[in-house]
Amino acid sequence: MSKSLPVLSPVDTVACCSPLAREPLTRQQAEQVAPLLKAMADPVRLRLLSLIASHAGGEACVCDLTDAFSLSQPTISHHLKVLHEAGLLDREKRGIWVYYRARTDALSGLAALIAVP
Amino acid sequence: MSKSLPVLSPVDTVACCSPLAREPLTRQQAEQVAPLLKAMADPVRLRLLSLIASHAGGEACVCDLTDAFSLSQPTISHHLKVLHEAGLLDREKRGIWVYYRARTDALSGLAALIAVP
DNA sequence: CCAAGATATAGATGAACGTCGATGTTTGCC
DNA sequence: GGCAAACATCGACGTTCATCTATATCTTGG
Repeated sequence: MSKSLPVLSPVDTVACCSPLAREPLTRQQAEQVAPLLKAMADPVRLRLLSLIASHAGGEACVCDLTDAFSLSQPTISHHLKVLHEAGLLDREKRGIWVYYRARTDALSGLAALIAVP
Repeated sequence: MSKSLPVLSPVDTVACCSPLAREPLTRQQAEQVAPLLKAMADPVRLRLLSLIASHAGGEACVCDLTDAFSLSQPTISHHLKVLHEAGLLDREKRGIWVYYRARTDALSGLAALIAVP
């Protein structure tokens, strides 16, 4: 990996624009925001996000999550990666376990974008 | 068409649950909400939605929308159908023209679902 | 240091998706 | 009635995606 991009955080990504219903998104804005929505637009990922966001302490270990689904461990891992790469989850390894934490700023930003003024 | 289903409106669809970060979505809830997000999770549809929602009068004719994209008319029509079937757009034919109107209640509901309490 | 447990990565497969050109349907006008 | 305009539907094509099994990586306890 040699890509040293101007990494723009999900907060910036979503703080880019005024609400949907106030003024039209530009093509660039839409292309920035859509991946966030796409990451959430899967029932499994939506539940994962909700399980993590509503978990005690605002974070959850992967081991806490796997049991809630009848899916293979790699599949859960894959979905968590998608959410993480979209900027909706923070990832922290502690010992054997990996903890994911919801980016509440990204969620708030998205909500503000969708909300009707 | 003989499908006389218990049509549940997008409002109900999205008013089903408390905020993401308050308590975990059930599988059924996630499967109801995800299609709404999926409908929005495309740059073209996001711009369409935003163009319509922010348009004067809260509605827009297809003819107003087509020019904003370098896409074929059937493609625009397809995306509008996706948004309509997800319950995010209302559709009304007036003469030669078809007008789409954003379901602000659905948008508000989604925003409330995503927003962090 | 090695075995066991937790998580991630790789590669494969079938289904879903975005786009197009061609064609169908509806409406108003001459 | 028939033509033109606005929009939708159809069928096809290449791409992306969700899922799986198998395997790799990392960490701790014995």
